[in-house]
Amino acid sequence: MAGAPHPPIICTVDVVLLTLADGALQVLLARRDREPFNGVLALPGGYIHREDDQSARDAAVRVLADKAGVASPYLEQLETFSGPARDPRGWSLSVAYYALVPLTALPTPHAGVGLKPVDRLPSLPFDHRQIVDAAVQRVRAKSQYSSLPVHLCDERFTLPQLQAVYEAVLGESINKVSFRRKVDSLAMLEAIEGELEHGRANRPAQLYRLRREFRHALSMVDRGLNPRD
Amino acid sequence: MAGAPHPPIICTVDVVLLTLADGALQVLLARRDREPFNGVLALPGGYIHREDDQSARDAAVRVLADKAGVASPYLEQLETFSGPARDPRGWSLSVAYYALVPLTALPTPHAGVGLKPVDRLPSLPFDHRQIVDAAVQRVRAKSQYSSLPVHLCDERFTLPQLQAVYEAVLGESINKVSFRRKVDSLAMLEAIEGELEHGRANRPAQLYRLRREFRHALSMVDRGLNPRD
DNA sequence: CGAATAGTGTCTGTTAGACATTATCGA
DNA sequence: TCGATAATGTCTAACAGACACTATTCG
Repeated sequence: MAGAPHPPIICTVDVVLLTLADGALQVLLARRDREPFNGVLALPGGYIHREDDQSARDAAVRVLADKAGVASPYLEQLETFSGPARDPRGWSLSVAYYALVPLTALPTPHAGVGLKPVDRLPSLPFDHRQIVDAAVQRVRAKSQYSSLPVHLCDERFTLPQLQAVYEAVLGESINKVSFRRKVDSLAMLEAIEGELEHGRANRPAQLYRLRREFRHALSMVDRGLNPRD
Repeated sequence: MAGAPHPPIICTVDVVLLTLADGALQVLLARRDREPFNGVLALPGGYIHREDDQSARDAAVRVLADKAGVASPYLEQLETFSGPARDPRGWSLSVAYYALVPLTALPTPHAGVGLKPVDRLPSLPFDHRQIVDAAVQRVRAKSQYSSLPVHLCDERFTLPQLQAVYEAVLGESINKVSFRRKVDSLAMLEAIEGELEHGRANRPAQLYRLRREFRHALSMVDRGLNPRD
């Protein structure tokens, strides 16, 4: 039943690394150093290495370290894109991931790597535009009901800073009292006792950090049709 | 830079077909007709065919038609599972999908195909147990705030029937008035004028159907941190 | 008519957003 | 003391859940 031999399916990963810079969501793009699309700005990505990688996720972690110099960010599988036409080399399949990091966790911008606002993307090769759009849509959706955006903050942050991050991601202003009530109900933060953010001409703000159990999990609000509690 | 030749990564799809039978979520399992695990109950799945399939989704549709005799159900990508150990043949990657169908859309049970309650699964080969669990978790989560469970109903259904479906999926009873308010706000249904469900010793119920624009999209409730409207 | 379930009106406690007030800093 | 922003108290409108009531069928 085996027909004529075919070249194998090309198996890759692509990573949408998102950060907040200049008050806007930005995606990390790297200049490609090989064909196809040599020299073109694209998502960091690469082949899955059978010999090195224990999973597609491992490949994504490796790609992020190699091409962006980023270690252990918040990383989640997004979606798998596939088909005969998305890569000029042939039938291909790419497991896409998205990563969230604070701007301070990125190495100083080096040659061939840069950030671009997700709302004003340059032309991208493959179906990378579609992948970025899917990632942004996912992040905005999950930010509406979860603690996801904390991963765009530094390790220590104030509630006004966190609110500004949510507002930048969601693209709309949030009521301060409601926001604080919601954050409180998510039970994801702990105040750092005695630590305040001084330095400006006003009352200093309490510093918080993410509680341990939420460093790689999300806290979600109850919502929708289900009875609460 | 190309090292020693490796056998290619095994690219497959697996489908978690869920339906509601005997008031419980059940998954369709098919007896495998080839190695590995020949003769064992497993998720319907198979290789992605470079020559036939325009995408992994196409492969999932094909597998569902071939192994379960189901055409055009609600089908959504779940997650991609990968690694060197999940398949005894070697490093493999499976794009998992989940499908929701009403029991009436399944062909009469034939040899080697059957339904099993998701809460009392038999031992499954590969990492199929993990895949089923991920699908069930996803379906339960999305059912809390979207119209997803309507795809477990027949084309025409009453509101009490729909509520029973939600309750079976979520595993808890729902307030009738709240449920109807929520369904109304989702704006996903249209009453079938003059069509009532007769036959029992009580007031007949209005029949509804899913509005066209939601046949392959979901309606979601507002929720969480974002300001409404 | 009585049992049974569909569908709706209404009351009440909870919650979200608006606004005001107090707190605490630097200059 | 003043300007600025953090943090919190309070009022009100919207909403969710509970309950009761009406509607409509079969037997």
